[in-house]
Amino acid sequence: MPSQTTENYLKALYHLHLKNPEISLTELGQRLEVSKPTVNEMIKKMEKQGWVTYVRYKPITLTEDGEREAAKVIRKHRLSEMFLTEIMGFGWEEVHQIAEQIEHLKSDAFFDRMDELLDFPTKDPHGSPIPDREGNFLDNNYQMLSQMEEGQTVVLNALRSSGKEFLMFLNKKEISLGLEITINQIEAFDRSVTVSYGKHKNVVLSQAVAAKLLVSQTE
Amino acid sequence: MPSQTTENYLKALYHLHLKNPEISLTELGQRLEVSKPTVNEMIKKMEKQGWVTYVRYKPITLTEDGEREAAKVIRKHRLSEMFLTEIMGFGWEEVHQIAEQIEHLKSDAFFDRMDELLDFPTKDPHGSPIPDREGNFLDNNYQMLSQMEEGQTVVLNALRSSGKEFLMFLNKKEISLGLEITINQIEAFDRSVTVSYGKHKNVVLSQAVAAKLLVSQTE
DNA sequence: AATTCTTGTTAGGTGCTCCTAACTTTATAT
DNA sequence: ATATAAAGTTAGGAGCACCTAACAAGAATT
Repeated sequence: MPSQTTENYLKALYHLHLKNPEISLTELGQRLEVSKPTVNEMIKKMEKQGWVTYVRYKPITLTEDGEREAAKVIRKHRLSEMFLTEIMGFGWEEVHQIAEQIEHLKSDAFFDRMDELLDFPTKDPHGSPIPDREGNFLDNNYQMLSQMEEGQTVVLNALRSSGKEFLMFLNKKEISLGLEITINQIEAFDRSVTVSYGKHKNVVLSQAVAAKLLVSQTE
Repeated sequence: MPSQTTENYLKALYHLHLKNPEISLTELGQRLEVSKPTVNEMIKKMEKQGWVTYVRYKPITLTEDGEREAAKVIRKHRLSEMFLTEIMGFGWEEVHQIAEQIEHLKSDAFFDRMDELLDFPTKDPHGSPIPDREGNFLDNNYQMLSQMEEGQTVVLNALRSSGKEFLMFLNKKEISLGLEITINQIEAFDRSVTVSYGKHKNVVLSQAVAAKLLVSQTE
């Protein structure tokens, strides 16, 4: 489990790598407001821990693990900001500083509960995407089936989970990528979704399942 | 501002001192699960910082400052627990561990907002008192006027604030300690309270004022 | 190509919170 | 009163995240 400091480095690295995947020590040091020797030392540690690749005098790159972990921190940050504004009624100006602290709390349950109370947002109010709990940024065009509206017809594009049981479940239901799905009804109470597809009519999918099906609307 | 570790020491000291105001290093070490030399060193620092009084080989005592600071941490812990159960829907078993982390967040606004959303609780669900934001434990028999019910008659016992303006305000309203107050009505919307006392009838007190008046019920 | 500027590195140090091993002081028990 | 047990102390060390000063490597400039 990354330390609080490591999480901050990962977050900074993530933001910098969006502009340029090759990150310099100096750049990173400026963003984090620490000296170059400090960054240097820290990056060597993070390299040992597998978050970044680093060779002396060469730019830093995030590993896949590092990228995923960074996304998780960003997820926690954005969820926290949403929670502070939507549920606790703070103004957007005030929340950043508090979210910087909350994002480091060690409790998946806590962030899952936030996610749920916020109704699984995929974007924060600035329009920035919120990664899922595995640290994947959803493709901007994909939305969760559970977030769609009654009457819409959508195409299944991707899955948000790839567990064996989940795949077998989809198999049994004859749900596969590319499938056209029509949303008949969304139950407000438990957010289960009733859908029709192929020769199946009015199949009920739980919220848990619907949230793992990434779809896009057909025009 | 005390460090996270110092806050934990203060909290442990507070709980231990309730049984016995003279606390031994060994006891404290056991509670915090750290070695005796560690406690020893840490307590010396805390003594320099004014949280405890300590003389070699003698038991540790909390200073007034230390006690107040400890109460503040306990307040944050209990508010967090309440928030996690009441607002976020966690079960009582799960919340302790998360609250242990939340209690260290540096943001008064955050805890004030929790307090507000929870409607200014004075006790947690176990019946343990929640100190106020200045770190005062309310006397168990005293309750805030704002927490009473319509129709009750109460006696004003103490004030939760002693600001000049507040005292002048009470003066103007002819409210003083020992006064008998009858609660006529509590407005659900803004929690203002309409009361009668002495020759004053149906005086409206804002929630902010009512929360600062500590009363006990007359039998 | 040589100089200069920028970037990265080493060396040596600090404060915080923790440790074990060995010792001393104080309290308890015979 | 002395021996033993319990509590407290000192010395020396470790890892984390930070620092400054001084030096080396690589890039940019003329």
